[in-house]
Parts: sequence; C-alpha cells; structure tokens
Amino acid sequence: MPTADKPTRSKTTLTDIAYTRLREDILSGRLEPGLKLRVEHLKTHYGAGASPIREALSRLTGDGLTIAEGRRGFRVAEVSNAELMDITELRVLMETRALRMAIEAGDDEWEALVLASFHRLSKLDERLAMEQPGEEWEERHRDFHNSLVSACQSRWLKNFRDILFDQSERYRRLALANGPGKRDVAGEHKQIMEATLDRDSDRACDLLAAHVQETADAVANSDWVCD
Amino acid sequence: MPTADKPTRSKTTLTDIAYTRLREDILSGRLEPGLKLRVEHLKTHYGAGASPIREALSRLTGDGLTIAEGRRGFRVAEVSNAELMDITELRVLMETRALRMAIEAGDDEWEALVLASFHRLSKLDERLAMEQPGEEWEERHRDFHNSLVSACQSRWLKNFRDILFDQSERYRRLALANGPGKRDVAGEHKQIMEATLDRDSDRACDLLAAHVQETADAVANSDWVCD
DNA sequence: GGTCAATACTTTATCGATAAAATTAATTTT
DNA sequence: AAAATTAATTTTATCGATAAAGTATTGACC
Repeated sequence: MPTADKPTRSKTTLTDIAYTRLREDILSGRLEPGLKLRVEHLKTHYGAGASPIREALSRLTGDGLTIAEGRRGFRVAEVSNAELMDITELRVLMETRALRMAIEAGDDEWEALVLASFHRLSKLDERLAMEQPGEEWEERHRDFHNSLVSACQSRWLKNFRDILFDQSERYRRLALANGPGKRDVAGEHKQIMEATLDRDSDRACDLLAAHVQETADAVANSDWVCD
Repeated sequence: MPTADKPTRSKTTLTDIAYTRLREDILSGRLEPGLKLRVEHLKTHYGAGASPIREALSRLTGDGLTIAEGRRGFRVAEVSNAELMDITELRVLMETRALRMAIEAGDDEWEALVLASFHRLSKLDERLAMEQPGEEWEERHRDFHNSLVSACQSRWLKNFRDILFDQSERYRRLALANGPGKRDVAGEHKQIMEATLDRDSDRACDLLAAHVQETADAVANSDWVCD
C-alpha cells in the first residue's frame, strides 16, 4: 500500500526516502516505462545501499509501479492503452464509491479541508494559467482529490483508490507531458467541489466520474506510442 | 500485489520462499495478529538472511498482512470486527464484479477449469466430512474461487480481489479454528458453480455475495476476542 | 512508593563483500 | 555466415558485520 503520505509518526528511514523519490521519478516519467532498474546505478543516484533500494522497489512492485522478475531484477512497469482502460474503469468505481461515503460521513472539518485544498489548487491554476503544471501543481491536485475522499471511512477502499490514483497520474503525466489539453480542468474541479459541499452525491459522483474518464480519454487520444 | 501463485516463469528466490511461508503462517494464524516479527528470529526460522526476510515483509505489508513501523520493525497486522466488515463489503463488490466479467468472457476452457476445481474441492469435502479443513482443503477452496474469476479480463480487479480474498481467509481461519460452522458450505459452492456454468450472472453473483457475507457473519459471531 | 535519568542491552536499518545467475562477447563448428 | 559452445563480464540475490535507534534496567532522589 502506498506509504508516501502516511500521517503516522514512524521515523523516516532510507528505504522511505528511496521509495518516495523513486515513486516520484516513475510518476513523472523521468524513469520511463520498461526501463531496467539496475540496483548498482540506483545506489549511487539515490545515495543508499542495496538493501534499502531493493526494499523500496519491493514496495513499488506492490503498487504496480515496478515489476520484479525473479533473478533478473526490477524494471519500471510497462504501459498500454488496454491497461489504462482497466485502471480507469476500476478507478471510477472506487472514486465514486469513496466520494459517496465521504459525503455521507464528512463533518465540518472535512468541508473545510475540501474548500481549503480547492482554494490552494485554484490559486495555482490562476497563476500558472497556460503553463505546464509542475511538481507543485501535481501536489496540490493530489491534495484536492485526496481531500474529497478523506472522510470516507473505508481504509481498504481508500488504499485501493490511492493506488489507482497513482496509476492514473502516471499515465496522465506521461501522455500530457507537452500536450496542452483543451479542457477546463479547473472548472471541473470547481463543479466537483461545489456539488460535494452541497452534499449532492449523485451529481458529485457523476462529475468526478466524467472528470476521471475524460482525462483518461485525453491520454488515450494523445499521440502516444504504446503497446 | 500477491505473488504467491503467479504463473510467470520467474525463478524462485529466497525472498519468494520467505514470502510464501510467512504468508501461509499469517493466514493460518500460526503467527497471530499483533505479533512482533523480529528479523533475527525469522532468520533462523525461515533459513534466510536479513535482506530476503525484510523484502518478504515489505511485500506482505503491501498486501496488508503485516505492518511496518519505521525504525521499530514489522508486526502481524491486527484484526478487528470493523475491519472485517470493511473488507467484506469491498470484497463482495470485487468478487461479484469479477465473476460477472468472467461469465461474460469465459470460454470452454474456463468452464472446464471451474468444473474441475469444484470437483476436486467437493471430493475433499466428502472425504473430510465433519473434520477440520486442513491446508489441502484451503488450497482447493482457494483454487475453486480463483477459477470462478479466472476468466475476468481485468488485471487490477483480480489483483485487488486476490488481496481481499487473503484478508477474508485470515479472518475465517482465525475465527473458525475450532468453531465447526453449521452452514452447508459445500452446497453453497455447488450452487455457485451451477449458476456460473449456466451463465446466470445475477444468480451466481447473488449466491457468491451471500456466501462471502455469511462467512463473514459467522466469523463476526464466533466467540472472538478482538478490537 | 513513584518519578527521572543514566546505563546496559536489544533490535533495526544499513553497508560492503561475495557466490550464483544471467547476459554478453568470443570462438568454434557446421 | 548461422548456429552452437564456451569464456568473460555484468548484475542479482544474499550473507555477515555494524552503527544508530529503540527498549529495558537500575538506582538515585524527592
């Protein structure tokens, strides 16, 4: 399960650092799909010994971001249109289910969190306008989507949702690296936020589902070499 | 993701062995919930060095069977009625969805597999009659349930289903270790199998959902100290 | 008697070294 | 020259040792 932003008080370890950095490098596409991950090389790059590196890779394999082939090491997970569709279909299911539960259970604190994270994202949207979304935008974007489902009581649902969110994010960042995208994403976020705070589950879920699906469609339709 | 019964040709490694054995020991309850897993001890018990053991534990943590607390090692994941309900609810969703897809996509080979694995399970059911289900029954039982969804095309759905299957199995084996259970489980399997081969999705899913839910209820109602 | 801190003891996380396996290159055979 | 061997090189998986962190113990002090 993704341990990147776990709020536990567990002390940070070299494995954690390697995991977090490797994860970000895979999600951003800096480590491209299919790339062989040689431990010797990663050791120098991430400043850790073989054990922490291998442990981090084991975790990432659990998240489906890398794959492990016994006796022949690790590589970055491949991508394909077929898998994108699989991920998206399941993610829509999980996201909407989690959102419904969050709307059901969310309290004032949750509302405040949703509003605040939306605000931070939209301010960044304004400022960046037509620019490339950078690391910070990705961070805020993730925070916003996390805030929506943060009031969902189901640990397991959120766990799986998190994994699929990461998967989707990787596809999006791989495909839209320089494709601008002509959708009004900021507006979609706004509508989702409003419907959510209105406690209009049906509408919020429909909007969120469309948001996820349309992003996937944009990825699939971007000129993109795969399979 | 669970790598226990992956059909890839990847050579088996010490980490794989440790993973498989630890997993079985946790599912069977030999390693009880909350137990501290000291690497030094596991090293001698499973005959491997610290690195393979730690790697195996990292994988298990991804499956939610152990938890890792930075700088203070690993322990077997705790259990609670609340989590059992969470797991069950989500598992019903996944199992039925996967079964529906399998019924939709399954070919003759799949039908043969379902029938064969049901047969092996039911033969064992007859022979054991009222006895404790042992390791072999668990194996056959798992094979049967796996066969049902084996024709499902969605990798990710099956991945998550597998994880939740393991979780459910642990709860069941923990709770029903000596409680006999007065349900006709073999009969339930038969009905599920028949509805599935009849390609009656609605009925098969209803039966499977009830099967999963009733097992969970039996676990919850067994005299069982937890939370 | 209970609290606190200094000390001794475990355990974890991590490194560096190495045998086994896989890959690549070189060489021979058909 | 293509295929098959064999040799050389790289890479993985794994072990044993160790520093850093955590936990338990002891004993002084109020």
